[in-house]
Amino acid sequence: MAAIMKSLRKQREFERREEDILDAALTLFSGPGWESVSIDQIARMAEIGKGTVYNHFGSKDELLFRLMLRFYEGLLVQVKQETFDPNQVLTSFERIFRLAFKYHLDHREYRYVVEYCKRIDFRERAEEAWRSSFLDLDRAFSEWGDPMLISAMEQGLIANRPTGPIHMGMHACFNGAIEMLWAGSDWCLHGDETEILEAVTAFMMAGVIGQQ
Amino acid sequence: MAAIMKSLRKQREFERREEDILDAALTLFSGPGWESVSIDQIARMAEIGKGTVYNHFGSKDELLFRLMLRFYEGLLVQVKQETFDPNQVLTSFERIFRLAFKYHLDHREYRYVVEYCKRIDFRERAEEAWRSSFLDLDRAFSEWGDPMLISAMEQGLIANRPTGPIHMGMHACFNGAIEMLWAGSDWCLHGDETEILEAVTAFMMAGVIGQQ
DNA sequence: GTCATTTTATGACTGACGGTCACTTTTTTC
DNA sequence: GAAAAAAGTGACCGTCAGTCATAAAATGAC
Repeated sequence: MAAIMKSLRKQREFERREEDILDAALTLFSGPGWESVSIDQIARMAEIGKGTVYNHFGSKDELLFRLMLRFYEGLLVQVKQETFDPNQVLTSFERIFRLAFKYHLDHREYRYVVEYCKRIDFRERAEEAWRSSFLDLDRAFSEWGDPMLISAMEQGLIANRPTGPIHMGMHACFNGAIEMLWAGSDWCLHGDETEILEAVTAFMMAGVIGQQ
Repeated sequence: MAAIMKSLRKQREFERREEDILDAALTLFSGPGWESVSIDQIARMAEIGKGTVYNHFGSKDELLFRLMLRFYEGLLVQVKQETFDPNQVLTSFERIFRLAFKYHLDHREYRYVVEYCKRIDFRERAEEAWRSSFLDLDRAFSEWGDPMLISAMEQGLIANRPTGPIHMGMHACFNGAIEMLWAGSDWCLHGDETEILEAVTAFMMAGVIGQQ
């Protein structure tokens, strides 16, 4: 009994330390020169030894992946809190898009990390377990969003078709927009944050509604 | 006179060597483990010394940037060859989208390089000169595409609005789609290459047409 | 043809990083 | 309180981007 209680306390402490490492890492990864942040630096900021970091995370990649998961789990929590009004489907869609954009802009500190984990080569060398963690999250988003799309189709508000293609279109458009919003506007002729946001929201709404 | 001729020959040779380096680099960068390809390896494949690479390119980043430019210049050449039929505006749009997608899929060897140069941190540390090279290219694409959009609006085929927002929407959607197509499908619930391509093309067409 | 000058090529060297591992310290167990 | 287990640690290794002193080649004046 005592053994179990102590074991649980230890476990909590262990997890708490893990959060400390993640917090320290995010702080360092959010700034300029993030790519040259070393595990040594993270360890020093978390006030532990370098080796200890590797007791919690198998590699720098795993640490980054865990941060990305934390980011998307937070997004899922937020969108799930949003109420969906079946009598105002299109307005609800737009509100949710804007909420998701806002979440990304409010958590810009994750931008390097999230982008890192989207890299082709990162995905290719990622462990199977990470892949399925991420697929689970993707599935959770789908399961939450699909009923809304179907409801909109039943009401004739958007073109009738399988949800799959709509997802792909939204996914592409949304991720591309985040890339633009996070990158800043030095590299393209497009407008400022607000203009991009309005333009892409309108484009996405038209894409979701589809052609009659 | 002789001096000038020799100087030109030297210059051609110098540029030729530059192409050799770029070709060797692309060959190595297109494969798995591209991120751990060293300048040493590139130099060996080009059969020159490591220092020589740095006589042509100021940094590894510059080499990668030059490859990315080559990729997008190639795309511009291809789309400009495509004829635009003012009586078949929407069909022309779709044909051009598909052409651009095909170009990306036909040149997958550039995928790591192009993605690398889109990274937020790469853009942040990039030299001003690179930035403007890229802006020039972006401008060339706009100047080529805008008349088509305007023609479509005059014919009432797409919703009337400034071209800016349309660009942003297309840009976001297209880049997001390329990310999906290049990444492979292990990391998302979406379909195979063809399904993604069809879905995104339809989504983009609806987005460009807009809501009446 | 030859020698001085400029241009180009080179690879040993440097500093820094991710990851390992033999060892120390702390905690648990009996 | 001693043995066993768990957690913490930082010196060390191999590797890489980029530098720089030096070598080689090309050029041009005479």
